[in-house]
This record gives sequence, structure tokens and C-alpha cells, in this order.
Amino acid sequence: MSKNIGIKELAKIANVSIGTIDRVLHNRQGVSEKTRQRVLALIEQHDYKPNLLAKHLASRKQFSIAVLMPASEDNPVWQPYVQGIEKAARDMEKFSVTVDHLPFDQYDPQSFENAAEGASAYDALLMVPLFEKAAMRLKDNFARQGKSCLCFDTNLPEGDEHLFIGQHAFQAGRLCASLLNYTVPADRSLLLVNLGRKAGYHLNFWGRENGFNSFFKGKDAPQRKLIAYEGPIEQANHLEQGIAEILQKSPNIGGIYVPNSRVYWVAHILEQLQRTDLILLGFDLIPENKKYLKRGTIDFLINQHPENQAYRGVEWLMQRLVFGEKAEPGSTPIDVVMRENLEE
Amino acid sequence: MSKNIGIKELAKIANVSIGTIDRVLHNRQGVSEKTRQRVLALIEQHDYKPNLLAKHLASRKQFSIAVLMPASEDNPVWQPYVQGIEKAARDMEKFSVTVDHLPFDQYDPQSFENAAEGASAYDALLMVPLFEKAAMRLKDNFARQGKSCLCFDTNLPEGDEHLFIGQHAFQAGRLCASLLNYTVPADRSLLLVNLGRKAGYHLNFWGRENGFNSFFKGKDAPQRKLIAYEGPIEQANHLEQGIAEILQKSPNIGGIYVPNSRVYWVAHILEQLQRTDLILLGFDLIPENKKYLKRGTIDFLINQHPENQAYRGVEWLMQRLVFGEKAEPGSTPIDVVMRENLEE
DNA sequence: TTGAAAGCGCTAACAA
DNA sequence: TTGTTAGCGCTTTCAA
Repeated sequence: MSKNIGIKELAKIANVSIGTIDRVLHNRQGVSEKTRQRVLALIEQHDYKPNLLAKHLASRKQFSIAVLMPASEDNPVWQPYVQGIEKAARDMEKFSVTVDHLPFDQYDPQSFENAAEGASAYDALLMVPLFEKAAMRLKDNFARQGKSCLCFDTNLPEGDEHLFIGQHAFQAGRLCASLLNYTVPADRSLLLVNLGRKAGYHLNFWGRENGFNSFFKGKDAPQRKLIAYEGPIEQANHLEQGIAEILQKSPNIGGIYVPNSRVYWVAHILEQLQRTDLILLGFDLIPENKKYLKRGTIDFLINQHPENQAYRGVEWLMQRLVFGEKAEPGSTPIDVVMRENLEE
Repeated sequence: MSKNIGIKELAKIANVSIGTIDRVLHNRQGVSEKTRQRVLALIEQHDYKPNLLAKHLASRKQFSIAVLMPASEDNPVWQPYVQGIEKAARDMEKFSVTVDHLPFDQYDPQSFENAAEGASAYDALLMVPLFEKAAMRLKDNFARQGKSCLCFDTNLPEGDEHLFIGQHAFQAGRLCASLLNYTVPADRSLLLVNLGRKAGYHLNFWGRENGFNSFFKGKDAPQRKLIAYEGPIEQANHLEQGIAEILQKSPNIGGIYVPNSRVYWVAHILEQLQRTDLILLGFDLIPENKKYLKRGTIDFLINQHPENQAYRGVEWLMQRLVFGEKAEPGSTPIDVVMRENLEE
């Protein structure tokens, strides 16, 4: 494994100066077609690969990455994302990349706009596009300037899958359906509880619902009675009544699916009603949910690996900026967590 | 965020040359205690952080990492690991780190010894320590020379958890038990099929078995009849007889647990016997297993994310070598895969 | 005990 | 169209 050839050796072989080599490498003008071809051939032939460390050092560039994401105070689900960002920020420092979290209020479009404004000064953008229109505009802005933009957690409705890091919501929904289908006897029905549907990242909710429902449709699909309940957004007491009524009306219900992190609300209610016999399935390993998972009131939680998503998002952007790489972001596993594989 | 101070500015402020700064940074001799203290204070005060790119460039060091792992021809489970290694090798190139796969035969201790011999010339080691004694010796060798060594897939019996990337076998076993407990009616029994117990990485098998059994022990544990069957290692026809007999003898069996990747053998047999009604659970997303998962003969597979493990192992070693970092490797999720979240 | 200087592989400004 | 040169922030060697 002989050490890689460098720009200097290349110049010597080609009988030109390193300046010329540099010019053809960056296909800048000022090189005659003849020498360009000659150098190109040599580059090919010797399998020249630039030393990216030297490159980065010499270019003396400083990059900045903006992370547009709700404040973690808004909702505990954001906490681990913030941790991922912070870790990434520390790790990216050595590449002269700075990472800033520009928080917004997940319920306030205006705050998103404000944060977006601040983002425009950065070299790359990582965001949770909770507000479609504004997010689209911002994304297009970045694209127009040739700057990278990556979505995480939630994708844009027409978002490029290759510019997204996060869980496939539809697939996750199907998986949940299958899990309930396995664990709840076939003659019992399933309840889908919608909470906070209008309160934020609708797209993931939507996908998880549709995926769930899709599982029971189609020719070979298992037959199940499904009941849907649209809960209030932020009023736990109304919810309690609603759930109690439904369970009374349909005593046949054997499992409950909550396609978001608010599953602990339902868990709480089930404990009140002493109906912990029901299989309960929801999303996200937030502390409240873990508590009920440990107790057995919640049976399954789907983990989205938020910390990892955030970290990988930053890392991916850094690699674009610093190393000019363009690999795909890679997918997020749909991780089923039970009491037994809950860490600590 | 003003740009980080460098060795040069530091020298100017301290009224010494950059050579002296360098000496105290690497606490080399040849600096008077007085100036050393002065410089140290300045470093602290200005929060100096070395530019690791420049450092690495100037040190003109080339690092090499050896990956000691079975040949992928031996067993399809190794295939994705190899891919992870290859991807890592490509990505590490830019840091002047070369990665070589030193394959051995997973059934032949001598071949491990041979490969281990070759590994001693490398700067760091990533290995699957299938043969305990030899692996321990090798590991100690590396430790003695102050070189890093990391295990993946399987840990050493007394291996440091912080020097291991892989799934927690015991936890995985418990999870499988819980899954079967959920999906198989309480009055039916479970069959544990041991295949190839003596054929290789016993430690993971052992952990997965023990975890599984532990789930049904203890005061609050669910009551289940468990049946264990020790299958032959490499003789599928014997196995077929054995399974058929057991199922005949114990018609009450409702689910089967195979704590390794050979679950497709059992799947094949179940199809022969037309007993695909049984819940079947095993490990690893190898092509054969995926086939049966898609068909529904296998119900659950536990994914160990082998490609990821391998990649992260190499990356972790690279970061130690190049950047001197010492963060923990991080854990591998116990990923439950069903037909619905099988990719593609 | 200290300083000066060359050089790592590359970029970019300036000359020719 | 091409070559030359001065760095980027650090390591390392040699001289003082």
C-alpha cells in the first residue's frame, strides 16, 4: 500500500507546476485544453486522491451549521435531540465547524419564521420542518444559494427522501399494527387514539396513522374491528372522559395505539380505570413513557433514536461542507422497546 | 465566536517561540519550570485547542487498523460486517488510516492464531474474539504496547464493556422471551432450539439463552412450560427428525425461539411439517431468514446491525488514533424486525 | 533551555 | 496560459 500520490509528484510527472495541477483539479480556467487532458489522464492513471485534511487546512474556511428545532422546554421529546446536537457541536469543532441551535416554539409559526431569518447567515441548515410553507421557503432559499439543507425527525410533504434523516412513519405505523395484531386476540378490537393531531408535526402522525390502518386493508389483511378516537389536544381531563366512555361502549377493545409520545396520558388514564390489561403501544422514550413501560402499563414503545438522528444530521452536513461528500444520510431503525430492552 | 487561538498567537503573548509552546503542550523536557507554568496558564486562560487537522497533517503519521473477523464465505452472517469494514476503510482513507481485514476460519482456532500474528504489526485492532484464550493473549499484547483494541459482535467473557461494540446478548434473550410471551397464548409452551452451540461464538448464544430463561424465573415471572432442544450442529436432516418428534410429543408448543441465525433451518422444517402457525423467532437479517420472514414463517428477527457495528468499530479506533479521543463506543440497539419494517 | 526554519499537501494571490 | 510564492497550524530537526 504505497502512499497516495500528491499534487507535487503529479506536477513533476506532468512537467507542469502545481498551480496548473490545482487549476485542472478545480477545473478553473487558464489551462490549455492540451495540458488539461494530459493532467486529467495522469490523475486518473495514478488514482490521485486529494488529502482532505491539507485541503481543509489550506482553504482556511470556517463553516457554520444552523439547527432549526423546537426549544426542548416546549416538549420533552426534543430533549434528546438537543443532546445530540450538543455532542455533535463538540465533535465538529475540530473541523472548524460551529453548530448553533436556533430554537423556535413548536406551536408558533411566527417564531419559526424568526428563527429561519437567523438561519440564512449559516452555511448549512438542519431543521425540523414543522411549518411547511415557511420551511419550504427556507429550504428553497438555501438551495438557491447552493447551500445544503437537511430535514430530520419530520420530512416535508414532498421532501426528498435523500435529504431526510428520520423514521419512516408509515412503516412504523404498519409495524405497530402488526405488533398489536400479534399480541391482541383476533376477536378483540383495537383503538387508535389521536392526540394533539393539530399540535405540531402532523406529518409523522399522519404517516403513523395511515400505516397502521393500511395494515388491516387489502385482500390478505387480517380482519379487525378498528375504533378511532380523536382526543382533545391539551386537555387531559376531557381525554379521560372520552377514553372511559369508549372503553365502556366497546368492552371488546383489546389494545390501544397512540401514534405519538403522548401515550403516557392514556397510560395514566388506564391506571385510573384499572384497565392495565389492555395492550398499549406508543412512541418515544421520554421519561413519562419509560415510567409506564417499566410498570407494564405501556407494553411497547417505538424509539426513534432522536439523539442519533440529530448527531448524524450535523455530521452529514459537516462531511458535505468539509469533505465534499455526498453519501446518503441512511435510515433510522424502527426500534421496538419493551421493558426488557429498556436501557437502565 | 472569535476563531480559536493558535500556537503562534500563544507564542507571541507568552514571549516565547512556538517551539517552546509545542514543548509544553506535549510536556517534553527542555523548558524551565517558570516558562512552563507561564505558558500553561496562558493555554488555560485562552482555552487553547489544537487544530487537529493541522496536527495530523504535520505529524505525517500513517495509521493502520487490523480487523480480525471470520471470512464472509464461512457464514453469511459475516457478510454485512465485511461491508461495514469496507465502507469504513474508504471513509478513513482521508485520515491516512488504512484498514485491513484479516480473515480467519470461525471453526479453526489455528487460523485465528495465524491471523492474530499478522495483526501485531498494526496500530490498532478490531476483532471478533471467537477464541477466548488466543483473543485474550492478543488483547493483552496490544494493551502492553499501549495500542487500542476493541471487540465487536461478541465480547470476551471478562471483557470490558467499554471496549465492546455489540448487542447485549442477555437483554436480547429477555426481549425475545417477552415477545413470545406476548404473542403465544399463556397456556401453550415454548420451545428453545439450540443449534450449533459448539460451533463458534458461544458467548452470544449463551447470553441469549440465559436471558430467555431468566425471563420466566423469579417471583413475578409469567408461568410457562419451556422445552429445550439441543439440535445437531451441521446436520439439517437430523434436525428435521428431532423437531418433528418434539412437536409430536408436545403438541402444546406455541412458539419457537432460536437464539441464532440458523432460525431459517427451523423455518424450513416448519414449512415441511405445515406448522407455520407456530410463532418463530430468531436472529440476524441474513437473506435466508429474510425470505422466511417475508413469507410469515418466521415472525420476528432480532437485528444486530452488523454493518453499523463494524463501521463504528473502525471509526472509533480511528478517532483514538488520529484525534486521541476516548469517548465510549455506544451500544447497539436490540432491533425487532417484522415483515412490516423489513427494508425493501 | 530556547529559537529558527523547513515542511506536511494543499489553496490562492500574484507574476510572468 | 503558466509558474512562483506565501501561507494554513502544527511537528520536528538543528542550531544557538
